Amino acid sequence: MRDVAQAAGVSIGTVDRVLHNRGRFSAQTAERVRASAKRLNFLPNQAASNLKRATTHTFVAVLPYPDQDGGFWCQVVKGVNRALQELSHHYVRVRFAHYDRFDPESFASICAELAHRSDATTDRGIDGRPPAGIILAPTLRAASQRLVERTRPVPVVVLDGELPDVRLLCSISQESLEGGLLAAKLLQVMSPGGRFASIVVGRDDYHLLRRRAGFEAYFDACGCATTERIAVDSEAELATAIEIRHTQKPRVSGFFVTNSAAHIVARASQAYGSVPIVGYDLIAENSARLRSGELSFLIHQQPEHQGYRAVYALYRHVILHEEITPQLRIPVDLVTKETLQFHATPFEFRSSRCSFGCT
Amino acid sequence: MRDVAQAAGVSIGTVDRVLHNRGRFSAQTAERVRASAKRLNFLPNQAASNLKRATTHTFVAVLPYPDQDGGFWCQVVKGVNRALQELSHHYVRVRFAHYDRFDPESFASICAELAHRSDATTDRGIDGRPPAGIILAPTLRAASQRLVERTRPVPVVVLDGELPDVRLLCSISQESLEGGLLAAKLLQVMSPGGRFASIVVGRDDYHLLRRRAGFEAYFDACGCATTERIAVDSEAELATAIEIRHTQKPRVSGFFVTNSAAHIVARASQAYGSVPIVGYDLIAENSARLRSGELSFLIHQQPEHQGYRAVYALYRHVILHEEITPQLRIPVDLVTKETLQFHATPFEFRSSRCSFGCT
DNA sequence: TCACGTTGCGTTAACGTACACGCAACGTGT
DNA sequence: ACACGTTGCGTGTACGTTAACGCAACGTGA
Repeated sequence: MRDVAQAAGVSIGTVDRVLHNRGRFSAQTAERVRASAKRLNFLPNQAASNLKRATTHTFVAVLPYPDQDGGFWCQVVKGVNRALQELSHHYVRVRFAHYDRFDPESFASICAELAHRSDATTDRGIDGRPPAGIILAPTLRAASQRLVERTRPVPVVVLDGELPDVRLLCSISQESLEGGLLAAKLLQVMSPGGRFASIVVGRDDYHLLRRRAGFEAYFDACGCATTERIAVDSEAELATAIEIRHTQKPRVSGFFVTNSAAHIVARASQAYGSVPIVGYDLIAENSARLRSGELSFLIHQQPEHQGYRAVYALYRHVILHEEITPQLRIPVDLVTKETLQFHATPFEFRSSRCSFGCT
Repeated sequence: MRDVAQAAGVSIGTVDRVLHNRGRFSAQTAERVRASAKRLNFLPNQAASNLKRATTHTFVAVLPYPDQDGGFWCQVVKGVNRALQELSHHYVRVRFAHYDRFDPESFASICAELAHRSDATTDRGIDGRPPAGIILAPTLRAASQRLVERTRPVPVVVLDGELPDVRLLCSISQESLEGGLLAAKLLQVMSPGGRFASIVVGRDDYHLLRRRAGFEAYFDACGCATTERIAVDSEAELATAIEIRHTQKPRVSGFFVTNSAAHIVARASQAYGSVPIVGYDLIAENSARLRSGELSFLIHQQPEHQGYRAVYALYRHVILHEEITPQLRIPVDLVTKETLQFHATPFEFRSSRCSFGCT
């Protein structure tokens, strides 16, 4: 900064004001300063910057309860915490705001609080400030979208899902199409030809629909099998749906479960003999069914890594002012019975649920 | 530090000397200081620490020429550079020392220079210092091992390989067994039963042998097929080997290529009709054969990510003094013809080869 | 006894940035 | 003409470390 100041013929205080747009400088000095900064290739020293500023930025992680989806979110939380530990000296904090993914109300109340905080007109001291960034699992799509809109311009990182209609800082997830294509190929290879079904237990969302789309695109391209979609809400419903597919002609050749419910499908399908099943997520129940051979392949979304990267994306944007790649592709990590041993997954649920403000 | 000093009844200078073991303090003050530091849960502020110290640490990356192995190492270099960019204010530099992986001499000369630098008796100014850390691709195993021993105690991170007999800071690679097991399962599923061969073109090393071992372990466990090992040095040799496997009875049911030579195997096998081939590494030639359908699956080792993580591992150890997990598992990223589109792999070779000291 | 090295500690100046403060110079309204 | 606000800029302190320096007190050998 001293060099820039010298080159522009001003003091370092002026340089600071110009580069931070804090007013109290003339247009032509600003230009001179910016020109010398660019010419000297000036990059602020983040160490010094952090050291002096020492204001802690608080991010909010809006996620389902850690024990939902078989502990999937617990792994995300672990990744977040690992990132926080690494950033312990960089003035970053995260508040977890967990909601019940089957209770829109619980999500709404978090949204209300966040939107309220982001409302600039109500300024009420140190804890009423809007968060510096949001990590969001958009399981409830419409509400998530509204949240992003209402808290603007707070940067939002979306985890394990997509929100194509709003401006996000970054969305971190696997390519849904990729997963669907891979699942299709695996099933086709395991029992060539015939008839496959993609299943969702619960509600389809954008992400899951794209997985189905990838799945179907594969068979559309090769023309070697037919597919159909199954969507059920309850296990009873699922049982009937599975039974039909096993007893009709031609019999079903395999299932692709687009969410983490593969273990439920495996259980429902058990009685009718073995057909290949490909599913998502290395949650405890799925691991068990994989080990027993009832599931053939699981696509691991590396939730721990996702949480980790989410914190870093916000950190880099908010504190380091770096450019963020708007899409972060998580590699498809394919797991089989045999390779399960290389995935250390000690699930540590916290049975005590906590709401906004817990650490 | 001020608090620790106050608690121990000394000045911050003394605290600094004790915590850095720089002498000039008595045993009992040391104990008092350490006790208060622990009690107050003192963690040095790395931002301030870096800011003040401002001594640049230089790591050396000992890798094959970027264009070898079909550009595999070029991707590693890219990851290293990405990490460096992120760490631009953290006083980290990397010098690339590329060797010819088919010329032990070129590796030896790098080793000689590194060992010489590490020799504490010869002190010759700022450029004669030993490197602060080494990133090493151990394609030449025995020589690599000697290098690690001779440069001790310089921390070494090993990339895409293992060196089980020496002390490393960290080894970053995929689980070789995992890859072999997965490849076996995929082949078995694609053409059940029969006879499979694992192939290496070039020399087997520890890593490749373990991939073969994983491959064979799968079939040993299920008893559903036989395997054999093929090791060839030239393409001519490979052609003969492939021809034999296609004409003998029972005919070969599939190939597992344990290194990036899958495209060569595909070419040699082309004339005899299609059998499934599973290989490693998303290099340009392999991508082309995958696209054309001659290769079924490729296991992507994410070399860019490996390079990136290697720099960070050294940074965390050398500058931040953090504990490093000695093994970093790179997820198996499985690629098919259909999912190739999601892997952006613009290969940018630098045709001009550079030796020690190039950036 | 004096010179001199060693031990144990306190003091202090940076490192590069952020931000409060101060101070002219220049309107603007009465 | 005077008070007062605004604009444009320089100055200086502090952030938490590091590391050089200084200075007593205490040996130690001649």
